[in-house]
Amino acid sequence: MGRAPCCAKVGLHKGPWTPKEDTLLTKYVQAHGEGQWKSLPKKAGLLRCGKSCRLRWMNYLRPDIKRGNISPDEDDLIIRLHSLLGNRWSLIAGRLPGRTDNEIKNYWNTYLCKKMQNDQQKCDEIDLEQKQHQVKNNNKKKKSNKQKKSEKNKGTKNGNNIQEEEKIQVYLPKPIRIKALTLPRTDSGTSTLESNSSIASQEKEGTKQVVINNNNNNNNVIHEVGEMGENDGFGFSSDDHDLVNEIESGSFFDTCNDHGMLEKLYDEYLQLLNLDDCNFEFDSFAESFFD
DNA sequence: AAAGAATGCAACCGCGGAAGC
DNA sequence: AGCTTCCGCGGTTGCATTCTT
Repeated sequence: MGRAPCCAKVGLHKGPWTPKEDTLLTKYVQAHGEGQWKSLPKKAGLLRCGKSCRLRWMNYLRPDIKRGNISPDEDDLIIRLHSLLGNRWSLIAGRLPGRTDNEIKNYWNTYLCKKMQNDQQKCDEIDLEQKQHQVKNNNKKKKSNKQKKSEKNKGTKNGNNIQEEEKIQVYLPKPIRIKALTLPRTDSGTSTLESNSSIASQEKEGTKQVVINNNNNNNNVIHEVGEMGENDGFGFSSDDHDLVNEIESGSFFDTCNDHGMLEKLYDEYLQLLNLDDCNFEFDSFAESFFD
């Protein structure tokens, strides 16, 4: 059965809001408060859908809204929060007073997304240069080792002792993303990875899991780490609500309400992601750069 | 100066979850 | 339990503005 439309669409205004409509909506909400969006347009004398009214109020008319001039601090915070939360604009907006999810979403799509792409491109170029340099150095070492070995072998009568040439492997971290996570924390907001926690990793149903045993409360907290999917989203799986709930309620950020703490959180995740031995090799495409 | 391209942003659309009946 | 309604969210669109040629 199809979902019923949220409002009768016949005869309703669409498109940009007029100053008159804005005034009507503002006055109504100031008098009666937010909510009841479905019935609001009728009561306020607006020929608009309730959703449209809500959107207009939330993104434009609300008195506490800041518009434009996103500071470098906010910029930085958005990037960090996005890497943590993915495209959860409302959560990100919730940590930036006066900013709306729509504004942040637009800002990301028009500016930060490109900025990140450029940064990534630069990183990739630097990375590639370093890798090429590393391979050259390894080849030099390999040659000198070979020479030494052949000189040694000349001196020995038994040729069977010739060791198989050591294979050179260049380790490249796989692109990975946090698929689902629950962050354990103490009331004091101390790190999840402090000395009273033990960490183990395991494989389960195709995803890697990192289990943190927090000795303070005997809770095992499982961090699932999956491989980067075909899209570039960083969304968490739907069955993990704990972190999101904490973020939504603000309790999560009570314990990490400054950049330093976010930085710390990042470091912890990097540590988590580095736990498993990274037996990554260049694929054929990457290897082709070194031929 | 004009036309076309690129950009920015407000608003719309459809979906999923929660709540109510 | 199942259906309907409402709310909120994220993705997308369309238009106005700015930039480039």
